[in-house]
Amino acid sequence: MNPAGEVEHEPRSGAARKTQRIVNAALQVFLDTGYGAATVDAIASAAGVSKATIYTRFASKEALFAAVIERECLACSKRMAVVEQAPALELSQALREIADMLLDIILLPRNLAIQRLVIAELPRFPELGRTFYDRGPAITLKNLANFVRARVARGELRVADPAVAAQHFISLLRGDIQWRALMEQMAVSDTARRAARERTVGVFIQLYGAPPDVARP
Amino acid sequence: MNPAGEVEHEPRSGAARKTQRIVNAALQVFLDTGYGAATVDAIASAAGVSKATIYTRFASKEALFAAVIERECLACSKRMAVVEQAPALELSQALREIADMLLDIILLPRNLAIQRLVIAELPRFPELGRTFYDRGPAITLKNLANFVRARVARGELRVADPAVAAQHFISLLRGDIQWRALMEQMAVSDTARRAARERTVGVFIQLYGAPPDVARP
DNA sequence: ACAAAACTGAACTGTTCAGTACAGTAGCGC
DNA sequence: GCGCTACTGTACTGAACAGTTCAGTTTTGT
Repeated sequence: MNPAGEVEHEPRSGAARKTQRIVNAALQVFLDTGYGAATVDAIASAAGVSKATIYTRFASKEALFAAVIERECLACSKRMAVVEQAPALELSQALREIADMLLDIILLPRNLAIQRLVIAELPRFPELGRTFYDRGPAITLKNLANFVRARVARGELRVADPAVAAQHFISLLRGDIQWRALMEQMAVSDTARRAARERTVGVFIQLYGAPPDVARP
Repeated sequence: MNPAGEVEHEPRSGAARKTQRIVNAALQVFLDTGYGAATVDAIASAAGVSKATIYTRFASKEALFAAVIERECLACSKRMAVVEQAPALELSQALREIADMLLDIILLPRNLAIQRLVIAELPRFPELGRTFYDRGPAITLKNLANFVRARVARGELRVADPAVAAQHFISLLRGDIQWRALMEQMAVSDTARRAARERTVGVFIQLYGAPPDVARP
């Protein structure tokens, strides 16, 4: 099924692919049960691997957990880059697209579960919080600020501090949706998402939109 | 030290005071170490009580935990009521006061720790999330919406949906401060708090303030 | 003052689980 | 085929911990 030197979604070949299987299985088990209740045996059997093998790759359960979160953070920060690629659209449409992307990232059940997991294990892994923030929300914020800066340059926005404006956009968008999704573990309806998006875009333009008298040429 | 029928901060007398001591100690230990890593022995010794006594009051570690969170939620919802008691002040000053109160509630390390704890244990105690949300954030939102409604009646604000406006205020105020505080477990500087407050009040008035031509009599 | 009720402290049970040891086996280069 | 390395499966160790029990002590009500 996999002829010569093909590169798959999962990186390198044979040797390290098993490691990826272990990390995948570990993520799943950690998400399902939390760190404390997850047993290495369960991870091993979910990965189709013996416990001994896990311990040849990872020094301890803690190290495995750190590796899992590390990888997820990396994956997340890559996904965030797409915010900057909504350049061609008209302002309000671009904002709508960005809002949808952000809501996807924020509300994806898997991502919510990872957030919960990280928060849950902060006492055990204190440095994890900073890592997670720097590689997730901080990058989103930076990308969005860049977008704002570009639109300011085009004369479509009037903004003193792009970072603050970007923060306002994200904050308005989140509202209490994220909080509820995190706490009540329930999916957010499409209607609620659309409402949040439209309100946010409207308010943002009202706040920061350049007056139409200096309209585009 | 405690003559005849005096009522203290801790409720009823002798019998039930020990229960309060247990709950207090349990809260402390849970906050310090998380539910999973907290041992009943540690709670017992922190409460200055034998483990057997704990098990006469609470059926299990889970029941004890539920009692702890229950009590904190109750205490929290009481504290939230103060938002409505900033009526006499001029609008922007009242908003500033409210912002300070909200930031206090949101950023108090103890409250952050409780939030972490609740989020962490959601898989084990699913109903807890709803309880917590309903008795905390939901009540704050309701109170703030009432405040907005009152100011609309006075002609100081122009707002279509007070609940939405209130949500915007809270969202803008939180920004990423709460997230960072939650994740990085670091205190937020007074400077950052003041900056968030001033920005939020400014933006809110810009968005929802009634035009000054219909000024107060 | 005295009996009943509540509490202590410490030992004990039973379970769960991280981490290890090891004997046997599959894969792979040569 | 030969030998080497990596993997499996299983069984084991040791520690941690929830929850119980109980003999002896303190507290409380009357």
